[in-house]
Amino acid sequence: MFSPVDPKPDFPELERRRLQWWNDEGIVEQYLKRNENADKHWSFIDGPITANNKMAVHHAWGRSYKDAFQRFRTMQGYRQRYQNGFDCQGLWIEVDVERELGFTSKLDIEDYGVGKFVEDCKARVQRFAGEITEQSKRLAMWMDWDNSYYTNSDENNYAIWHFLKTCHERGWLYQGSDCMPWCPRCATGLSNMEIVTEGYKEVTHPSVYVKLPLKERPGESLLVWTTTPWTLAANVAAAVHPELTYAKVRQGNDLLYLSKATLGVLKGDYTVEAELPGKDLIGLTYRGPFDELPAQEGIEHRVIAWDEVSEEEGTGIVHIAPGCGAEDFALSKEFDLPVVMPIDQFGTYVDGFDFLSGQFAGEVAKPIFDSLQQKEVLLRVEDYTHRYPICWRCDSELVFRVVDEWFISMDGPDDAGKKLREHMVDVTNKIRWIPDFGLARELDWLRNMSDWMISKKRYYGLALPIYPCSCGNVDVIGGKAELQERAVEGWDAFDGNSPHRPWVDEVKIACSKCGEPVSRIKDVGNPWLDAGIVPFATLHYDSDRDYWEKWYPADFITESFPGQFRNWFYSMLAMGTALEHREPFRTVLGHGHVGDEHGEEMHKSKGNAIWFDDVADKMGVDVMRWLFLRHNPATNVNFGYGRGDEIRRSLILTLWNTYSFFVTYANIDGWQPVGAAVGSPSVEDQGPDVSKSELDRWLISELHQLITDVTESLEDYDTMTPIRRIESFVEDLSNWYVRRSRRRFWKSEDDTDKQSAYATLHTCLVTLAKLMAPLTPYLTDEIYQNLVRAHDAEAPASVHLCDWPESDASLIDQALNDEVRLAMRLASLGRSARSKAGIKVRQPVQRIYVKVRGKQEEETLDRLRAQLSDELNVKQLLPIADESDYLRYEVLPNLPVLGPKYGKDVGKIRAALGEMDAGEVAAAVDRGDSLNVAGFELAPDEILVAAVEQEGFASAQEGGYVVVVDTELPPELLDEGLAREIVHRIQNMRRDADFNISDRITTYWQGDDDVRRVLAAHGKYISNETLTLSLEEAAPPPDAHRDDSAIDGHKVLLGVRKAT
RNA sequence: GGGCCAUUAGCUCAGCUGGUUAGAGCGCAGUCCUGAUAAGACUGAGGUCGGUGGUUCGAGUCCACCAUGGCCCA
Repeated sequence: MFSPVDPKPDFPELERRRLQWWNDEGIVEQYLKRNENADKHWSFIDGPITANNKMAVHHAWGRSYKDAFQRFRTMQGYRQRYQNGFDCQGLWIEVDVERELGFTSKLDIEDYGVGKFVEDCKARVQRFAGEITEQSKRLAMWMDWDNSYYTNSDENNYAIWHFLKTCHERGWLYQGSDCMPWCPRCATGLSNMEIVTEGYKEVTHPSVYVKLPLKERPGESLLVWTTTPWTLAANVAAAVHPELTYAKVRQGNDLLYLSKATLGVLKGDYTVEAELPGKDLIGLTYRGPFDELPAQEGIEHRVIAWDEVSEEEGTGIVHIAPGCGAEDFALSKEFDLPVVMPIDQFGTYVDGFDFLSGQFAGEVAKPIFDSLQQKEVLLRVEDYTHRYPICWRCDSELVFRVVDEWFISMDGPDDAGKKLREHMVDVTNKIRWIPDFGLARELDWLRNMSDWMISKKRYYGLALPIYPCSCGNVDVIGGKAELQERAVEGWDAFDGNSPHRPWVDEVKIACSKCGEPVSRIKDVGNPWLDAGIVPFATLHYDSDRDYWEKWYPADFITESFPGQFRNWFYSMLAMGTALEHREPFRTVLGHGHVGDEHGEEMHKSKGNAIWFDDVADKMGVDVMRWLFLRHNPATNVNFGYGRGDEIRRSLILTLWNTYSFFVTYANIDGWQPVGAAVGSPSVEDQGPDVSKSELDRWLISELHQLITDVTESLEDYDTMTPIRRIESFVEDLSNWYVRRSRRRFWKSEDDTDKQSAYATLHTCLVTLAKLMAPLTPYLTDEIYQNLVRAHDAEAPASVHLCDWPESDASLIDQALNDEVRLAMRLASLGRSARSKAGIKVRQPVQRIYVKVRGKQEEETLDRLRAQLSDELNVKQLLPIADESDYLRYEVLPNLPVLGPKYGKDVGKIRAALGEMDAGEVAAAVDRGDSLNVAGFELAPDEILVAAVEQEGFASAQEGGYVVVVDTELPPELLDEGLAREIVHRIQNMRRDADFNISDRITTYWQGDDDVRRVLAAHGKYISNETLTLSLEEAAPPPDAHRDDSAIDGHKVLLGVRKAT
């Protein structure tokens, strides 16, 4: 016996039970060990998930890929590592811990104690790693959870030291100053990697037009415009485009210069007094807006040329403050301009700025404007809305500051004599990128990437092992042992701690040049160093080179691609190239991001965010995984409960109902799978008696084609294609195979045909469970347990421990597949024709005529006759005579054949063929005669003949096929139709009365003469169909279930009661 | 300013190397079927495949340009 199947299951509940069972039975452990002695291996490296918050639905997308492909390879017998990773260091963690502790400034951390703070960060990471682990288990992600890697581990950190030392040895590591985006709240710089995507928001700032009086031309001023008034105090120059046309304009008492195209910024009347090219202004000097400040003392402000000046906004004259902008800073180098650095790490003005000193740069617009007003150089203030960079963690508006940071040069030569950047391009080209535009993206990034800033002025992160001595020498330490060896003080204080601040900072080393004790720089590392080193650190590059060689490079990685081109992919490429000149992964699958059901971005504040835990509870994990894996990874997915419901209905329920159908009838008949062959995809293994029903052969043929297709696609890292194949297979299984086979399961004889039907359906369901196991792990194991494991103690304990199904090409019969496809098509056309005639399928009809395409299909039609007659409820299924009134012909050139053969002449042939009599052409083709068309001798297979319905008949046509229904219904057929109606009514009554499918009943009836006649003629049929033992013309007794509504206009009273 | 991607039915999306009449799901309207099916089938409305050129016997598909949206870089 199979366990009875709940016809209306609660899938999330089913999943929770199954999850518990996996845990109780140790299935995951068995899975992880399944291939541990296998010869072949498959290397997957998990991109570390940030362990700073719980997992969100968008993580579930990527993790569905990760789990699905690993499961697939497991079933194929590949040894794997199953290691999950957590990203555990970095500013985002600091920021959230600060928030928890109620800190508002970096100084609070110093007061609190760096050591305590770092411990808090570590604790937070541990907590969320635990949460994510539990969520991932619910997602049915089977990893070696006790062996997850953490990027804050000693091994990971020291491996980065090794990498940095290598860079240093090659001369790529340098300290540089740059003017960079800076978060005044976090008090740290942001690398260009961090600022580009999420790093902007729309904000409104007070912008200001300021006059800069020219020293050489009294009474005349340049007009500049800025959205960051605080930077005016650091102005040293004004830039014009040498080729643009500028205008000298009189407005009131002012004589102003601005570009001709921006005159619109002037309010009120003005007159243009002169026009001149920008280059005529170059070299002039002007009085700066804040010359009175001590910090501005001795600075000469002059006009410089800059090709990047645009006229799209502002005045065509750009205020330049090298201490406050990246481009300005670059110009200062080019033109040897002084650099005024107005603010400290918290965005506050430093000394030397008079009334501004001590004030926050973001809040000085008002005093600045007042001061400008007083000096009579303020023209106008107006609000301006623009995209402005913000800190991606704390949303603070960024400022630009000149700071000293450490960089890895992208253009330093490596030991192969190539620039790092160029070498990375070579390595990148060796990788397969899915979708393929990923390659272009990465190359584009590599071309444009400036040097990699790796330092950060923070507390919790990789301790950069850089020791610059006052003598000018820089030492970089490559590992723990080396640090101990070189240590001259503080080792004891450090020993036993992780290489984090503050402990590691206790250690001083002796300078390799002058021998003086040197301290580590205070900076911590960019977190992408942490993730990038993973293909080395987790594969024990430093401690077990053989192991590393075995598993490096990864065969496969997958991540959401926004961001990763410049982050994880980039950092891995950099490290793989720098350390080994080898690609760290062979194939990368990138996917888009998750939006809500309408394609909107999910936001907590918008109220459209969906939480992973809720989805698991309400939708279920199988449905969620199917939804993600079904999607084209190159585009964003729209995620929501409505879509989930669609999948549940169209796929999960359909499959479940088929499974439920099988179990119901197998139990009634006591059918059992044959022991040793349980779960084999080959029907032959089910026993020697199995007949060769065409329907069964067809299903098995389709099944093996499916195995082939699914396997090929998954090997190609594609889940979308196989999922669509599986969906259409399930549909055919349910709506054709099961529907066509229903009577084979009902019938009372237990013959080989019935055995064959059970064996075929069982085989198919079990194989399907295996093919779908990597995609929907819960549902498939549920089915597997009942269909296989319960009948065979020798079978693997779970579907996930099974071997991947092998396709047997000899069982694939393409002709048969085509034949059944034709049957489906004709059945559909037949139903369409009946529908047009208004004759329902329950009413038998006398004749249906069918026209197919070609002789071969006519033969096929002969074979399909019985099936189709049954499907369409028709007495006679006849071919339409060629000269029939029901149809006419259309002839078309067979272009794929004619095109290559005749080229340009196809046009003539086409036209000529259109002129010819279609009936005659069709007849010639039918006889197999060749045909002269426009002077060309065309073979019969070079012309396509399609039949088309004539209007005015109950017919349907499609693709050259025509089906016509004879609408005449003689009285005998009407009676038969009524008999079927009565059967239908009784069946419904049985169901309403909650009888079991196999219950025998007594049926009572009363009705008019027509009904009496039908009962007399078809009583036996009605009894058989409804399991009626006794059919009695009498009023139903009180305990019978009754129904007296009319059937087709006939008054009928029916009653059913279980037979005793 | 440069690069990449997308644009197919009301909505969400398939459409392999160019080939005849471009598909599915959802939604809407109607009809039917059902002793596995809170399902299903059929019919109908709804498409200048973003636009313009080009290559070709033939373009949703290839090329160029343009438009719109999105992403990336400067």
